[in-house]
Amino acid sequence: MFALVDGNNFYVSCERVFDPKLEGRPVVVLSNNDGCVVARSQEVKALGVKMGVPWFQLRELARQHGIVAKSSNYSLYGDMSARMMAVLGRYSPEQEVYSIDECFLGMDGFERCALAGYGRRIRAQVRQWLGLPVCVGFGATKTLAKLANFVAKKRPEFGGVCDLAALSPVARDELLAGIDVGEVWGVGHRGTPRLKALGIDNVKALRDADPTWLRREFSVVLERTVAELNGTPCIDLEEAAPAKQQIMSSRAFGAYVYDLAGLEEAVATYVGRAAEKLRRQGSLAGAVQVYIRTNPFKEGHPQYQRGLTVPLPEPADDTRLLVRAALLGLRRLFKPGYAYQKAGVMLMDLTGARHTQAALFDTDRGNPALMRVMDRVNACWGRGTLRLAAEGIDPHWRMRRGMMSPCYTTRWAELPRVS
DNA sequence: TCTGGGGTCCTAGGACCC
DNA sequence: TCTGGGGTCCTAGGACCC
Repeated sequence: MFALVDGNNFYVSCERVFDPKLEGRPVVVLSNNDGCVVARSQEVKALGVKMGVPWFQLRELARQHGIVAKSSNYSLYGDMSARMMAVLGRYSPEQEVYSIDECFLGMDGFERCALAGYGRRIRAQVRQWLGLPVCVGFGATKTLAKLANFVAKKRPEFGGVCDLAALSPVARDELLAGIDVGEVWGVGHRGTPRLKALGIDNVKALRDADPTWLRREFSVVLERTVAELNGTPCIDLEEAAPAKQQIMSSRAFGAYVYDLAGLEEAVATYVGRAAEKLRRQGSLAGAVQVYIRTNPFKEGHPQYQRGLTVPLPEPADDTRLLVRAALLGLRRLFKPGYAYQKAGVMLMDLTGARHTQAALFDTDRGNPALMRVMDRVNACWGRGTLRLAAEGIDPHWRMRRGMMSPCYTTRWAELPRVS
């Protein structure tokens, strides 16, 4: 048995905890550079605003309905998430943190307790301790727990908690027959119309479809999903997150960049970020991929987009070696005359620091002690306190965040005041 | 004027090996 | 006139998730 606990409109809810005036008002949270809508309050969803819509296209609607927009504040959401996960972890010996706003809990051995009541306790405690609304779904597989959570969210009569196994078979069938097949975890926006064309348009129909036939028509992935819908677990709980196989860092610029020097600063900055994550998980990178692109939405303007992978002579985690490789690649990619909108780097071929293939010839192995000092200073004094000169000073391409709330829970100077 | 940032897994096809 | 069988590894592209 699994539970899935998921924050409702998570980013918006985090904003509301510290700014109660936002309660009951339509609120959106925007992506980096205040680009698109990435979180919507219930009031905004009711207005028909879709996920991912560019904010500038909503200006008029926002004015009419008084929609409040906030820049995304990941320091705040990340910290609130950590607190929420700590509370939820008290409710089971097994927890998988699945994303910033949801986690699975292993419920084996809880069969004898009335799960719905347990779910209501979870909900009430998160609400009381953190001020965040969550919904809880229970199911015999992760896919079913996800589905139960969806029901808990969408059907007010469930009061935010749904245990699918507690329903009678008839009631369950009726419920599943009323849910669009596209809501199933693992059925995406491509698969949905294809399934519907074959006559499978609700969850019950998918559950009862022939798995062998589905595997032939679609993939082994969908076959597994169907098994999960039938109560056969195919996806395990992953308590400890496995080490990443690749680490990315990329950003759209706050303003177009035209020259190589600007791109070099950005790429060096992103490599710095990625290398920090790399060292935190104790890995070494075997290659660095770098890419740049113009704005694909800007029709009628010259477009250019290219990436390049630069192998390292020996796996490394020293920012300076990684930056050197990335800049080597960037200089080969760069073509003048374009308005660049985004750059990114990806650290690939990651290996554990203990299992590396040494280079045949003598090579620069970097300076681990220096990297440790850099990471410690930055952990203590804030990101970028100690960094490479190549990253630039006060770059003009830095992202725009015009509507950001304070970091209430992570900066002393920005603590909320109660008077 | 203005359109995000991370990830994973699977499959097909090509190159190569014996 | 006729040209095998069994593998691995790599890459690109697609689909999915949040």
